Amino acid sequence: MDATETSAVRRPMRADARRNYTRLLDAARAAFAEHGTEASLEDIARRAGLGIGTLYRHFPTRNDLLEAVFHESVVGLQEQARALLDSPAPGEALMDWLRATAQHATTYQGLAGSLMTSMLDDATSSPSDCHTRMLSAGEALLVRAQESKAVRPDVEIGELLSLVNGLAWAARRSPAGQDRTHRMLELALWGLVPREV
Amino acid sequence: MDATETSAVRRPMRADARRNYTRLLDAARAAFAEHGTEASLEDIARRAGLGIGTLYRHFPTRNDLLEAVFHESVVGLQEQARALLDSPAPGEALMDWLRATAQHATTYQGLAGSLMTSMLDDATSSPSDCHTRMLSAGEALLVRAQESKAVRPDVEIGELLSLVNGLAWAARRSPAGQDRTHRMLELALWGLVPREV
DNA sequence: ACGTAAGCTGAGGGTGTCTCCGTTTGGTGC
DNA sequence: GCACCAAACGGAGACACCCTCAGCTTACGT
Repeated sequence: MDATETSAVRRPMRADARRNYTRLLDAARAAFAEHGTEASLEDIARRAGLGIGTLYRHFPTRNDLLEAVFHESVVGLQEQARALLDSPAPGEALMDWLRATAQHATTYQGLAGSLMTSMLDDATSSPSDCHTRMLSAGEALLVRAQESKAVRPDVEIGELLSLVNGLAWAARRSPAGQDRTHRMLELALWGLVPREV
Repeated sequence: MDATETSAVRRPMRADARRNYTRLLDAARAAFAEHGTEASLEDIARRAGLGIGTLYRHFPTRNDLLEAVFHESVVGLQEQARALLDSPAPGEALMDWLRATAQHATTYQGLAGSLMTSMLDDATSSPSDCHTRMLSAGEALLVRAQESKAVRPDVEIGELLSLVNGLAWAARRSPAGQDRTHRMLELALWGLVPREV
């Protein structure tokens, strides 16, 4: 899974390539956190002290770079989801996980969402790894919450992730910022609870 | 208000200027609907059969152009809000208006929202006309809905509009598209209703 | 019909994306 | 060690977009 490591099929990466790969990743992480996912790729290459061509060699598209950068946190969210499956309160577990997801989306100025949701149900592109992980991690939590009647039975996980990302995006430039994301999320989550008519 | 008309203070626009103004507006409307609010300004000028300089003469910033394009529909939404103030069901009236707003935001691929919400509580820029209109139109409906106990008393109109725009943005590229906007909106609106506990 | 201010234009400078090919270099077999 | 070569690097170049400005064109009042 880790592109820097030796694969059984292909040759291991050359030492310089491996070094540059991680340099790019570090520069990208910083740039995305600072300027959002629209950060200049040229700038990222510059920060890494490498030519733009090298960046494109490792990450042919902007999405490839985003995926690599987000891989860690997505895996983190995935693990958190797995852990929450043992929680005694399935409804709260789902809500907590969505809150954590919103937190992540906000850090990268909401646009992280484009990778996790729209991007890949978007026609052509092959399902991104990040997206798949998020969907299946969330799905498990959602099903459990629905089985325990803590969440409306007609909700789908894709909708929920879209929603979370939309909110994070909308709160992006607001002075309220982070706070507004959570505020809107609370409002929306409140709507997930079933009730009589 | 209409920039094409004679103002008492300033001279009327020259005939060619007036003609070009509306040409640009038409081209922009089409381009924004087709490509979202990130559409290329050079392309808009080209479509209108005019030089890029002319576009900038009439609309010094992208936002100015957006405002001009959206002016009509914003006024429409404003009127609709006023009409809904007479509705016997204040809660439903607010919900209907938010649905109509979401409809508009979706047509322009969600990004219309950046003009209506974030843009102007965003630091420097002077409060945009569109934004002000939307806020005050919505405010009236919201207050009435809250007074009739149909909506949680702690919600603010800015939050609601952010929310609607966020959802429209998130649904933007999804194949579900329009449908998903409404779906997510229904979920979120459900959360606005107060209840015990 | 003419003078002039309002209006129009597009080249140009800045930034960004992405490609391509000549050059450099790490790793391997001898 | 050394020589070879595929892998990796670099950055110029083609193209798109944003925005400005100096010089040209034209509508309109008199």
